[in-house]
Amino acid sequence: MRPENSEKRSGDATRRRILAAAIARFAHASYEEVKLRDIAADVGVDVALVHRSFGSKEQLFAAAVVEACPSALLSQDRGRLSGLFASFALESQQHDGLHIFVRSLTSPLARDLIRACCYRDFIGPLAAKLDGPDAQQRAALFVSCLIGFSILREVLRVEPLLAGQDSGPLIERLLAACLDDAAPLAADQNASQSS
Amino acid sequence: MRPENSEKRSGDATRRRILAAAIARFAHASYEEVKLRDIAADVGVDVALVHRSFGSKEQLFAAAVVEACPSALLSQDRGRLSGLFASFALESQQHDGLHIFVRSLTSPLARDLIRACCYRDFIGPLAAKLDGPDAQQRAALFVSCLIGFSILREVLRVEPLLAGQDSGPLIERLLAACLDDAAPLAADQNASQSS
DNA sequence: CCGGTTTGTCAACCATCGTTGATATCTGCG
DNA sequence: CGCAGATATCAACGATGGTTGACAAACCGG
Repeated sequence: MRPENSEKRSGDATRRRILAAAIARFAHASYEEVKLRDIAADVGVDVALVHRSFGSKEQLFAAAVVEACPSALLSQDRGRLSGLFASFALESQQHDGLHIFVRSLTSPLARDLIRACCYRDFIGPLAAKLDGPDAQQRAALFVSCLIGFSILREVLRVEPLLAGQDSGPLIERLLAACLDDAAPLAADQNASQSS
Repeated sequence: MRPENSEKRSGDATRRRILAAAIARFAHASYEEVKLRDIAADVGVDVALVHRSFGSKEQLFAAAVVEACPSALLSQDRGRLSGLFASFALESQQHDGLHIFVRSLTSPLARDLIRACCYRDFIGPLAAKLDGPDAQQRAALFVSCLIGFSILREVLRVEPLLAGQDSGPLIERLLAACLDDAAPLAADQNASQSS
């Protein structure tokens, strides 16, 4: 039952392989849907090893969340964030980070982990780059747009947001509107009801 | 074990009470978290009755989704929608509709039901009230903002969006920006940095 | 080569929960 | 009353899936 490439036993390496498999699984199904036995099968080891390597399913998930959190993008210039995250959301099939967030929001175990990661690693740092008294709210709205968009697109697969519909410019402008401290979210009197 | 008010046996009435209890439960926990035994306990009946009244847990959930869908709000004037849904999202503790959407997005069983309801009863009718070639996308974005906001507020309980922080104006303007076909999502200039 | 530690497997446990069939109880009709 | 059907209960099943402990195999220092 050993994987074909019979490397020498290396606990650390298999641990990493388990984590990678877990991230992939958690990105494509909810916490409850993902079974430790599936992850074990992906790696080619026994369930018990998966369990013992991380202590519990919950701890494995926590490790996956931390590992895949896309907060590194925040180090970019503020002006580029909206475009950066827009394309990130559009291509998020490739990146697992946003998916893990989105997939497991409803699991009681995962909720606290995501909440912490979301606030500490994302909203907080993002708000620090914004101006204005409501920087915190704007940063939170930014994340909410990102998550909402990603859910409708990747989880619900709502048609108008799928590839080919080119919703890129719209989501980008929406994200930018959250970041800008004054203009786009304020004072829309000029065009509100007109068509 | 009968409820105190010993009404005469009425299958239809208990069925409604079961559905009401189910809606309340599904609005406050994810599909997997909600146990038929809890719902049964709420109503004061046996699990088997809950099960047999609706055929299965899945069908009970489907009934709850249909019953609680807030699509009725869409009949209002287009100009009032953003304000209407903003306050709806802010007070959604009282209404269970949005919560059920948000709580059970990740459940494989619930997903299809929500997708159908979301598109057929919500995005479709909303898009019909909008103008412009990207009405569908804007309607979808509207829903995504609503769901994203609700998730961060009610599920993740992200602090800047909780009550007392007055995120009402921000979310309202964001929703309005989704609906307006031209101006607010395009670059704007008008600055008013108020608190 | 040998004892201890790490790395891994195997089988079983155990709780949970939706589901089901047998049975009791109530209601209404003839 | 007495029977039929709806209404509701009870106990148990069956599958699932995380968890656990006993044990085997590889690695490593001496």
